[in-house]
Amino acid sequence: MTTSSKREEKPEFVADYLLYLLAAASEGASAQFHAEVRNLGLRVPEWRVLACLHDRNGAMITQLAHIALVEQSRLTRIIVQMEERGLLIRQSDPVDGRRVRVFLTKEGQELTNKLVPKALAHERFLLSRLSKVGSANIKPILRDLLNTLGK
Amino acid sequence: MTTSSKREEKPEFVADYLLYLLAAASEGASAQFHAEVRNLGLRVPEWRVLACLHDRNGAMITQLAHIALVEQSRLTRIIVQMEERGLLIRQSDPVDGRRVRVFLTKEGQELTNKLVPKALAHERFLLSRLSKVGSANIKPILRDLLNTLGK
DNA sequence: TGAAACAATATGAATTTTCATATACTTTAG
DNA sequence: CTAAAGTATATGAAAATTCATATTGTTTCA
Repeated sequence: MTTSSKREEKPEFVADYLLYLLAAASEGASAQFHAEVRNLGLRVPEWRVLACLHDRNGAMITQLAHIALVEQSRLTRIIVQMEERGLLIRQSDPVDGRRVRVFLTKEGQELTNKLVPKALAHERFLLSRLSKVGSANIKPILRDLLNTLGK
Repeated sequence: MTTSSKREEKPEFVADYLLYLLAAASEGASAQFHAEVRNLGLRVPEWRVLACLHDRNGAMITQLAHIALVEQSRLTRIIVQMEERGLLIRQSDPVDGRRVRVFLTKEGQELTNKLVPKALAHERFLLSRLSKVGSANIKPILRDLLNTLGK
């Protein structure tokens, strides 16, 4: 054998593969907070909807689906469930009747107002554990990546 | 009104939230390549299994589930489907009969050997579009993050 | 106008995923 | 040894997700 004594001859691919690092980092970084979300009785996409509505109350289904990274027909059903649960209401847009605008209810607002600070605290925690270089650059680099993708 | 004229009084939360940036970057960066994967008749977790086996042929179900970011019972079924399709075989470990070791078949190898170079090419493409700082730092920072998470 | 073309959302049906737990095998400790 | 505890994988059943397409409303433009 020439060099290493790894299980395989080939160099490791996955561990240094960008899309793996991104997916694993996203998963890993989210895990703790997403557990909190579930403890509050929400699924992750539901929390994302609340967060989107926090920024844009009255957003359309399609917009929400896009930002919350959820396929449209799935989001429609999630929104229906959340409405049944009293977290939000749907209202068809008076100007364009195809559109459905989604608004937080009081209860939805309260839940959101509880979660957003938790999210921010968790984010600060994550950033505090990164190296100086890391914490200073991670967001700009991710934005850079998103930009190059046209997002 | 005091300052902005945004749709909402509150400052935007989502667009600058680390977990959103991570999830969106992961999704966005993967989209094109994952489309290729699907065109080759694979689902994303199946491709991930192939990639893991490329590095560690003979890995256990649990290991694969962990690296491929898939829940174990789900992975079991995915592995069964891939076996039926002739991409891999399962073999119970002679030393520890609880374990199931998974090996690529010739066909699985061939598909993997087709995809890994495509993945690397796509990765080079992504990196080439980032800023100098971005392309130099994105992987180290993501590794940094994974490390602080104990992964 | 009014009929294509388009856009936003909803829905049926098949498939996938999840969750809890069963099963099979191994290790530990008494 | 062997019962108890532990580990790895599998599986049933409920729920979620996907995909294609239906439905409803709007815009365009001949």
